[in-house]
Amino acid sequence: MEELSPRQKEIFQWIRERIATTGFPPTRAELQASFGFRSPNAAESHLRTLARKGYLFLQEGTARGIRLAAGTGEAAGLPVVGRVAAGQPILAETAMEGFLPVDRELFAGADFLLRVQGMSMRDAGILEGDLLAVSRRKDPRNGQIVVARVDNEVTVKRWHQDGHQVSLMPENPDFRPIMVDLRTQSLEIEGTVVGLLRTGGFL
Amino acid sequence: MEELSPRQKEIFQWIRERIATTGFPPTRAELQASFGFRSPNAAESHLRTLARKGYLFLQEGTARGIRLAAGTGEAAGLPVVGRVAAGQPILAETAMEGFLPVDRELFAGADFLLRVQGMSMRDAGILEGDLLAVSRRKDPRNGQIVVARVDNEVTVKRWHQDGHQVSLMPENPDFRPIMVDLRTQSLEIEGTVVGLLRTGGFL
DNA sequence: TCGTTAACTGTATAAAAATACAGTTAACGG
DNA sequence: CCGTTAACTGTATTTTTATACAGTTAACGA
Repeated sequence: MEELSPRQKEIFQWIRERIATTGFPPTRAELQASFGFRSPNAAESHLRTLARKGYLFLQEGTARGIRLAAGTGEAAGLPVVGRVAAGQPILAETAMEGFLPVDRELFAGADFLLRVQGMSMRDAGILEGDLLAVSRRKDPRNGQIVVARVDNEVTVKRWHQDGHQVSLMPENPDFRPIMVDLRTQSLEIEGTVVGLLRTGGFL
Repeated sequence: MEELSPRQKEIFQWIRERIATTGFPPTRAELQASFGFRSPNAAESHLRTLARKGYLFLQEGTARGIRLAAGTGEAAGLPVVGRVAAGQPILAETAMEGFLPVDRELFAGADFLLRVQGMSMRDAGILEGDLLAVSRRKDPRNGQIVVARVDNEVTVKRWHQDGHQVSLMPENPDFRPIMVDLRTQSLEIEGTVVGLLRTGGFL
């Protein structure tokens, strides 16, 4: 996400605060008054800039049509990450399917939801299409299920580490464990699975 | 706090939902459109009533000037139902484990969460200890997973009906289908499964 | 049977809000 | 030195939005 100038930061903070205290976003005129602008257009162009940089969304033709981008606001739910392309960061825009109104407290500190691909964890009750609640904690204990990246591919497996030898274990006899020697191969932990969500998908 | 009429409840819920999804409160016109009123005044007077009863505050002269009263804001979430004793209604106090902050809209109109016992639906990715989001709709289609009560026992199975013959199918070869002839046996549908939630349980 | 309330229809209108267009000034980078 | 961008001023003009006023219908309790 593109950096904000100090002034922009100031304005963005104020908008956030305003939503939190009044329950709805401010108008251009309110922004103008609060910052002492002599023109509503000062507010307008600031909003446009914040929108362009991805910090909020403007719904045009709508009074107070300001929606904070997820992650910047309070709760707003968790981002849903779909197919992650090789080499892409996991929260890349291209991989984002949207947002779901999930309380972060429902799961133990989940940071995002990951759409499951494939059946390699079937016997752990994790099916294709399920959403995994993932916390970005990178200190898995043996036996926990992790989201890891090996050879630029994102995979969900059960974590077993013995010294520099890591086994990423599937839970489906049709799949083979992925063995990684930390001395010679790269492995990045994207997070630890802390919950599962399935909606519809039952027929 | 004064009680709301069913219609008022409906409208209040919708407003809450709207704020959650769009990030700002609705206008009178939006309420009008959504409920099919032919007059904006219908929306206006509903809002006044909700304000009078203390469920929200109206800021006059302000576009979208609706603020939810504290406490009504979040939604208490859904009740978690644990072991249901034979003969007890499913939402009996004795069976209640508590509440979880789950947005009703996350699942398609879930009314409560049911703690899964046993492994009879294992191959559908439903494991012991999971929470099923259940809607109290009693019109399952074939292939859907239902919460039913046979011989006073609550069970979760896949629904197949052919005339007066109902098969409640497990998804685990270790279990047998429950066959019910509606002419001779009683069967009560408690609801349809619309989602699944698993928290922790991975170690 | 009558007053009251919920739940609306129908019509207007003033105020609030978004937003376009045309400038200005100062800082920064090449 | 020049183009670009941030950060504004100033003015106008639609749209949105809130909200008043005048009714109607059906249900409910006294």
